[in-house]
Amino acid sequence: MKRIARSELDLMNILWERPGLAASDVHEALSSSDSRSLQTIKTLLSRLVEKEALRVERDGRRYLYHPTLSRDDHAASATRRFSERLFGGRAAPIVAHLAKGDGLSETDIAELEAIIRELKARD
Amino acid sequence: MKRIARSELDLMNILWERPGLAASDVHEALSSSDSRSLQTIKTLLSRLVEKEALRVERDGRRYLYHPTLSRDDHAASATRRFSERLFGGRAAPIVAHLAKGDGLSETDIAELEAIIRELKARD
DNA sequence: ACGGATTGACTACAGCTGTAATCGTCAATA
DNA sequence: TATTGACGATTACAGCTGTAGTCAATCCGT
Repeated sequence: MKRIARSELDLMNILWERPGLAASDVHEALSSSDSRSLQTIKTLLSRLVEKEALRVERDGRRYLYHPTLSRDDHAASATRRFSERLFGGRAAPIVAHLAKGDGLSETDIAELEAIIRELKARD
Repeated sequence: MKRIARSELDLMNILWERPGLAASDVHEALSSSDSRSLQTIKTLLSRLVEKEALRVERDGRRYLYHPTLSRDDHAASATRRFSERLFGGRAAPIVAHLAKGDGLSETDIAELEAIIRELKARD
C-alpha cells in the first residue's frame, strides 16, 4: 500500500465519513475554503484507486468510491510513524505540544484520563 | 520557512542534539541502519540551508551546521498540523493509537498523568 | 434529434524528494 | 613537489505531489 499524500487525505477523510460518494459529491463535500477544482479531485481519486486506498463501484457511467484502507488502520500507522520520527515513540510530548495554548477540549481531556486509567489498570 | 522533508528530519534531529557538526560528522552520527551516502547527506544539508532551517559557520574549508529553527518550534507546529489533519485537533485518539499494543513506557505514562493534572488545574 | 452538461481517461507540467555522480579546489602527506 | 583525499558546488534524474486542461463518450432536457 503506497503512502497517502497530504492532499489526498482530505478526500479519504470525507469518504471515511460517507463511503460511496461520486467524484462530484466529494468535491462538494470539501470545505468551501478548499479551492481545488473538480478535475483536481478526480485526479486525486484516481491516484487513490491506483494506490489501492480506494476501490470503485460502477454506477451508470460514473464511479462511487469506497475506502479499502480503514481510517483506523491508517490513523494507527500514521500516528506511530509520526511519534517515532519526532519523539522516539513517546506520547507525552505530543500531548504537551497540543496542550500549550489551550488546544484541548474538556471531553478530550476526559478521554485522555480514561485512557490513562486504562493503561495503569493493565499493570 | 519551507517544509522539512521526511528524510531531512533525521539530520535535523542529529543537529538538534549536537549543533555544529560538519557533514561527515552528521553522516557518521546517523544510525548504521541508514545507508544513505555522504553525498546524499551533503545534498540534504544544503537544502536545509536553502530552506533556512540550518545556518552554516565556516571552519577552514568546511562548514559546521547549526539549526536555525528550534526543535521545539518545529515539533509544536508539526504536531498541531498532524493532529488537526487526522483527528480534528484532538489529542486523545493519538494517545489511544499509541497505547494499543503497549507502546507506552512507565515514564511516558507518568508524564501524561502530570500533563493531565496540569490541564485540570488550569480550570 | 440536438446541444449543453457531466464523466472518466489521458496528458501536462512545475515543484518537491530521495539519492547520488562529477568536478574543481584545497590540504595534507609522502 | 606530485599525489591523494576531503570538501563544497554543480548537475542529474526518476518518482511523488499538487493542480489542472483537453477529449471523447454519454446523459438529459427540449
